Amino acid sequence: MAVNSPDRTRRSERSRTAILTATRELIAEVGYAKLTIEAIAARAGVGKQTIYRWWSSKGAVVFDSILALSEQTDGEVALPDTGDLAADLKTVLRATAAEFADPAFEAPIRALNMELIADPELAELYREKLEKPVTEAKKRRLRAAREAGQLAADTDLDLFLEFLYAPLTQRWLLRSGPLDDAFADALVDATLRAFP
Amino acid sequence: MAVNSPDRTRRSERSRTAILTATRELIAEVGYAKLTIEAIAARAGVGKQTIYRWWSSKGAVVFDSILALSEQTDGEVALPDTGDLAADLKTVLRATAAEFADPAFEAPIRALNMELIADPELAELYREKLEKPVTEAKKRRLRAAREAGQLAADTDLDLFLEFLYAPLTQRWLLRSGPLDDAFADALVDATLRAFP
Amino acid sequence: MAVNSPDRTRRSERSRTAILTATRELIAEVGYAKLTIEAIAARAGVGKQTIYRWWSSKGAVVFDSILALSEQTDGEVALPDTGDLAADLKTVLRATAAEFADPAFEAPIRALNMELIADPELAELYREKLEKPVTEAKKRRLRAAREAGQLAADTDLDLFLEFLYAPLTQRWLLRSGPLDDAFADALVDATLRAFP
Amino acid sequence: MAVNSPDRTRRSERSRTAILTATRELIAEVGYAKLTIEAIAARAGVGKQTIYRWWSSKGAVVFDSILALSEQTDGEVALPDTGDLAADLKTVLRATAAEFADPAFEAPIRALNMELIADPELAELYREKLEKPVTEAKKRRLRAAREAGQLAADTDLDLFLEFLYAPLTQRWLLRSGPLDDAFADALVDATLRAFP
DNA sequence: CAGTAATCGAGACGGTACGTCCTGTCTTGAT
DNA sequence: ATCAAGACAGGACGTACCGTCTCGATTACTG
Repeated sequence: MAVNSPDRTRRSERSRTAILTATRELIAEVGYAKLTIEAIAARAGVGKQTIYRWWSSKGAVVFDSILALSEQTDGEVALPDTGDLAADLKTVLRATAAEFADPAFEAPIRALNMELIADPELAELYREKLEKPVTEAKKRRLRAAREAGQLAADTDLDLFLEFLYAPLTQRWLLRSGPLDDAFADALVDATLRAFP
Repeated sequence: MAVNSPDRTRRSERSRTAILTATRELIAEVGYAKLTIEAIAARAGVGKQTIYRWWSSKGAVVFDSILALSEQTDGEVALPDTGDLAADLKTVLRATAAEFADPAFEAPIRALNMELIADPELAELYREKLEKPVTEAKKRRLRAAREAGQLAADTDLDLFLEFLYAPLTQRWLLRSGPLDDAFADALVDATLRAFP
Repeated sequence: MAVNSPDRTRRSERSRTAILTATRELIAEVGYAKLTIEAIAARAGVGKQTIYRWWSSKGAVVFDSILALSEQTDGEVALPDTGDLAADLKTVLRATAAEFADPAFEAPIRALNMELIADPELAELYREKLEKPVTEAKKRRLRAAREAGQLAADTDLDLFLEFLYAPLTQRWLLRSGPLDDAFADALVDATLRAFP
Repeated sequence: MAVNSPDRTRRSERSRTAILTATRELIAEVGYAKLTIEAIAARAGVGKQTIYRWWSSKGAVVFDSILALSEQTDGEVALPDTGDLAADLKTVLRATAAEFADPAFEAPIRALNMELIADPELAELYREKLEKPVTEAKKRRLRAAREAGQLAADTDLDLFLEFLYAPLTQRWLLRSGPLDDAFADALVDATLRAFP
């Protein structure tokens, strides 16, 4: 008994791209709370059914619209490695903090985070598809540092990264403080002190 | 020409309480995404206008429903002080992590956090009204530790608390890992290493 | 256990009238096949729900829009009575035939007839509410003729009226022939011959 | 530049028949109002385009589905001729009335009539293709009666038939009374009195 | 202690968006 | 070339809620 699922080979790439782009634009323009499927369809020049055919929820569309964005840039991610771990991490964290200053970039990711908080399955998918490659790149840099004797051999790298990034993410999401270079540097210094 | 703002002295306490309780119940039952003003009104046995008269948005109702909850328990908050800072912090963090296991408690606070992420003004109000007293209590304990020489005199207590709590909050919101005693302990240990 | 039916006393007369008028206008303008609830609501300046709250189907709205029309004109219907039955019936049938020439009048009634053909319950309601008073007026005229000895005492008046009107209705609905005075006269003459 | 009209010689007879049968079945099952092209296509095991290629509207399909039905039975239609006109007409009218008792037969013809009322062109086509041969057969019987001196020489046969059939059709379409033998007989008797 | 002015429960209202269904067109691959 | 299949843009459906707006019916101050 075949489930009546759509035929992926016949999917319109033109529509898919238009929907994803329209979604990102609309989040930046009107905000996530006022984002509607109808507006996405209208902006993309697409029937609503074409959205419902391929995505199960608004969250899923938002998710894919971010995913599509990062797939452009990616390929293989790599962190800088000058040999100076502290300096390299500061470079990365400063850059990350700076990105959040641009509303056109920030708004969709904020929207995505709200979806992830609301929907555990989507959050799991996010970790697998989007976060994992980035996390792996970060871990590669940390392992290099470990081999260079700059980190203890038994350092829990996942915990290290949670420590490094969670305060930044929290400040950004709740707007509870400035995301400046000083803060980025403080995060790196404290984290390196915590995991010597 | 008088501004037509409602007369607080005539407000029905019965209705206010019923609305706040209904809100918390409904979030726990159907989730925040499916929470509607009409459902709150119906559950509380209240006219919709009574909600709109006293609250400006759904977020504000959710906010107050949490506030009301914490006002029951509070009075004056105080952290344990056995003289052993690490032990005391572990006690507190373990308790905090444990609270998140109860959906009836967790769901409304998760909902509130989504509102805070979406609405900067509400987030500011939250910090002022709800977070501040708790933060102050935590800082009092840290200052006591500082005076006992267990923390450096120049420790930035706000940053200290961000480091201590942000990883916990993040794991909880995104369900990215277990909130067990081991994790709570690791956070305390790492934070104390970071701020010697 | 009370069914959640709307409170008739609070119904907006303004909306009711606007909906009924818009319906008639739209049928005349775009035809019954292209009549939509959304267009009625838009034209009437009314929410769709206000239509769905008070009418169970598009047919019911069309029905009421005709009913409202005839309630304006009615009061008490009476056929002419000059003493000459044939002449009086010809006057009435010629007038009826002539009415069908005006699209603004004809189109809504055609639409109504399609609904009656499709929906037995609506047809019954139609007979009770709209047709009966008119039929009674016609029968009164026929009874007068019977008492004047112009019709047999045992004439089946309902059958008489079916014979008189059915061919006219059929020609109009199916556009199978002209609705002119000659036809009207021929119907009267033949019917009077059939029921001497 | 050739007009892109389909090549009739390559038409699939299997599909044509399946579509027409499916149409009749579906009208009987779900009613005309809920009849959809997609359902016809699915039931017939046919692509939607195959329907749109060969028919211009839903009404046209319904029309042909009835036409196909009558083409099975026809060939050459002839009314009974026992020499007794009244008796023969009663036989025919009773049979006609009886046919309307079967929903599987009645529903598609009711649907067709709704289309004819809505669409003048289709009504004309109906008269030409479906009604004419039947009407001709009836007229042949009436002419025979005329020659036998049972009808006046100047009787308008078309009007005669309208008189005979319109009340029956009307009762059936609007379900305004029983279609029994007594009614059929009364129609014949009255009509013969009207056209002596 | 009646008069009166507010809040209250209730829910109708004009709207917006939802998610579904169907239309009529178009594309693909098989026959 | 037609066919089965079904994706597509579009539009209407009927439903759910939104936030505003009347309605009486309490309810609590005020004259």
